[in-house]
Formats: sequence, C-alpha cells, structure tokens
Amino acid sequence: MNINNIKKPNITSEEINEQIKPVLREMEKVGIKIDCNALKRLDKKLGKKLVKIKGEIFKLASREFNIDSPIQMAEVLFKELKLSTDGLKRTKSGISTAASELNKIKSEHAIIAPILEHREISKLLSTYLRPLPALVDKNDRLHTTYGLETSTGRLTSSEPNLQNIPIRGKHGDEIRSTFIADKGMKLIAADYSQIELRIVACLAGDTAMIDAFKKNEDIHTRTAAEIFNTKPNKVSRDQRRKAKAVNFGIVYGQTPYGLSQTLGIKIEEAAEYILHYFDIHRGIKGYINEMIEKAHTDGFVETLFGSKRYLPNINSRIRYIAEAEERMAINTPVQGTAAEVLKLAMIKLSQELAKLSGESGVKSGEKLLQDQNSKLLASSTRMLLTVHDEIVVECPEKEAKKVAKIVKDTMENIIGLCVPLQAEAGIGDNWSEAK
DNA sequence: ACAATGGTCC
DNA sequence: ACTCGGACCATTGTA
Repeated sequence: MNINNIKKPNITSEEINEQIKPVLREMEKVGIKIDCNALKRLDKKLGKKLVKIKGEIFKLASREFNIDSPIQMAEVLFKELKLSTDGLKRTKSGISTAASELNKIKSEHAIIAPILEHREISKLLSTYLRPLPALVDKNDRLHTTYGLETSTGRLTSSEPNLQNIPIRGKHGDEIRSTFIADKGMKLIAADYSQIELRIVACLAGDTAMIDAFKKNEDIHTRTAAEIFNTKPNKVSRDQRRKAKAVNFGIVYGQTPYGLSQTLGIKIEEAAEYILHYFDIHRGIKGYINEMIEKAHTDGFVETLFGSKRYLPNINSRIRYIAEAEERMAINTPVQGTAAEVLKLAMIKLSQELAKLSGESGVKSGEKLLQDQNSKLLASSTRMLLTVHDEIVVECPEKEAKKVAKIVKDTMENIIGLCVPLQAEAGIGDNWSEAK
C-alpha cells in the first residue's frame, strides 16, 4: 500500500481495539431513551394500515394466502396471475419475490404496489415497532451490545441492533424521532462526510480525487462532470445520481453488472462509465490492481493501522469465489481504515467529554459534594451510540452548542490524512432532528 | 434447531 | 450464466 500520503500511525489496530472496549461498555450501560408511547402509536397506526393493504392484496389475488411466505407469494404471482418471469432472479425454490425483482414487473399488475407496501410496513412492525418497547429499562432506555468481531474492523450492534434503525423510506423519520434526549438534555448526531472516499483517495494517491477533497468540491458532481464530459454546473440530477453510484461502487470493487443493477441501466452503459472513470482516476485503478496483486501473493490485505484480513480463496479456480475475495481485497483496507478512524475519534471523545463534566462539576474536594457529583455525572455529557461513520452524544441543553463543536472538532482532527476530514454535527430533541 | 428468503442500516 | 463491501434479525418451512 502506498502510505506516502499518510502519516505513519503510532498505534496499532490491536491497541485501538483494547482502548475502545471500556468506551463501548460505558455506552452500553448508559443506553438511549426511546418514546415508547410514540412507538406504540405508530404501531397502531401502521397495524391498521397493514390490515387494509392485506385486504387489497387478497382481493387482487382473488384469494387469501400468507403474504409473508415467498413460496406462496410466487405461486400467486407467477402461477395464478401469470405475471412474466423473464429477467427475474431465481432462488433454489423458484422465482424470487424480492422487492428488487417485483419492481421490474410493477407495471404489469396492480397487485405489486400493495405487496411492496405490505413488505415495508410489516418489516417495520416486526423488527422495530413491536420488539423495541419490550427491551427498555425502567427509565425507558435501550441498551445494545457492541461487538468487535467483524472481518473488516467495523463494530457490530446486537440485542437490539441499533445500527439498522430505519432512516430512509416513508416512515424512517417517524421511527428515528422516537429515539429521544432525556429531560433537559439534547442529542447531538455527528457523522463523517464521505470518509471512505477520502480514505481511498489517500490510500490510492489519486491526485484528481485528492484535489477535489482539498478544494471541498461536491465529489459526486465532479465525478459526474468527469464521466459525462461536461462542466460541473451543467451536471443534471440524474447524472449526479449515476456518478454517486459509481463513486460508491469504487469502494466495493463494483462490476459493470453490479452498477447496471443498481442504476437499472444496460451493462454496456455501466461499463462505459466505469472505464471512463478509471481513465481519469489512474490512482484508483492502480490501487485496485495493487491490492489484488498483494492479496494473491501475500494471502492478505491490511488497513492503515495494520489490521489484516486473510483471503485464503483468492487463488481459487472457481472464478466467482476468487473474484469475491478480490473485491474484499479492494474494500477491506478502505472500510477497515474508516472504522479505525471512527474508533480513534470515539476514544478521544470519551476523554474530552469526561474532562467536561469534571470542570462544570464540583469545585472543592468536600465529601458532601460527592453525591452531588455523581448526580451530575448521571446527567452529564456522554456518548450513546455509534453507527459506522456517526456518533450520537447526549448532553445538557445549555451545553449543546459547545459540545457539538467538541464532537465535530475531535472527529475532524483525529488523524492527518492527505485530505481534510469533514464531520457534520446536528442538535435536536430526537435522533431525526439532530441529523 | 436450522436453512432459505427477504429487508434494514452504513 | 451470474456477480458488487460490512453487519443483525424476522418469518417461513423443513428436519
């Protein structure tokens, strides 16, 4: 890896993981408050809607069946209603009824739209709205468990997973807004902007990309201008959307097929975009080749802080297996380094926030003030959540602005890359508002 | 109890 | 002919 663009870290990934552990245990213990009543109201509202949609689906299918069963769904759609199956993905047991596939035949029959809506709502009900209220403590707070065992170095969150709480979709905001700050407190949500792209720009030493980030340009617009041979101010919304998918895909080792699926365009068109992209971004192309070559010869790749991922099947004669590991070889250093940067920021931030409750707290060492002090700590500033490139903090209302600045500054200055790191911090009474 | 399928997040 | 990076969880249906 060409690390000439980056200062050599003086800490290893193992040390980072040791230091993040107590920080995570503390976050788990504190938990985050949710508005159970709001959650139950939403449950009721969407529950009613679901019943209505169910009726529509049965009417259009001319019979009742289990909508949650892909087998029965496929039978209704493809045997009874005889919807076309060509171009649709197959599963072991027949035709796939995944949303991405149903979207392709949406115009064929009026039953598809309510099915998709049913899927969306039943997902929210069964995974979030119903289970979460049952998991709160006596203070209405949810406590997740963070894990360190991933192949890239990212954190996991389980029981409950608070890293996949809905944010897109029709009801995303409604659900996020049930994650609230305690009385007298505010939530601060801060996330890195395009941290993975910034990291790959540096790992790859891609001059065009480094230049863009240094000038604080809109990276997707710039990419669009590049691949569509136009000026940034002439880029259309659709061109920017496509360029965003291209940028996104770089980090994943995206293929023309994958990009065509994501964008719903022809493979040939996708291939053109990618080729044109690599023509301009020689650094990125070089990085990809370098990682694949390293994985073939060494059997592993590594992150900036030295976390290794072994790829034992990269020399497999079965092509798709070898190719899968080649994509991991491309992605792991990027995703893994981003994870390390976030962990470092969390470690530093926990220290900064601890200092904060120290200064605003007790002035003398009097014994009497000790429980006052512990009360103060209970309502003081602390980290609650982390979601891969985001940190959520809770703090007293009056300090929110000050704390937001500390969070943002800590995240942005945690490491000197070849391009600036940027973090956006928002303040609100709930998670949705704070973003 | 477990595999398959599908869906949510970054 | 067919595929993209990393997780966790709910439901169905079979063993």
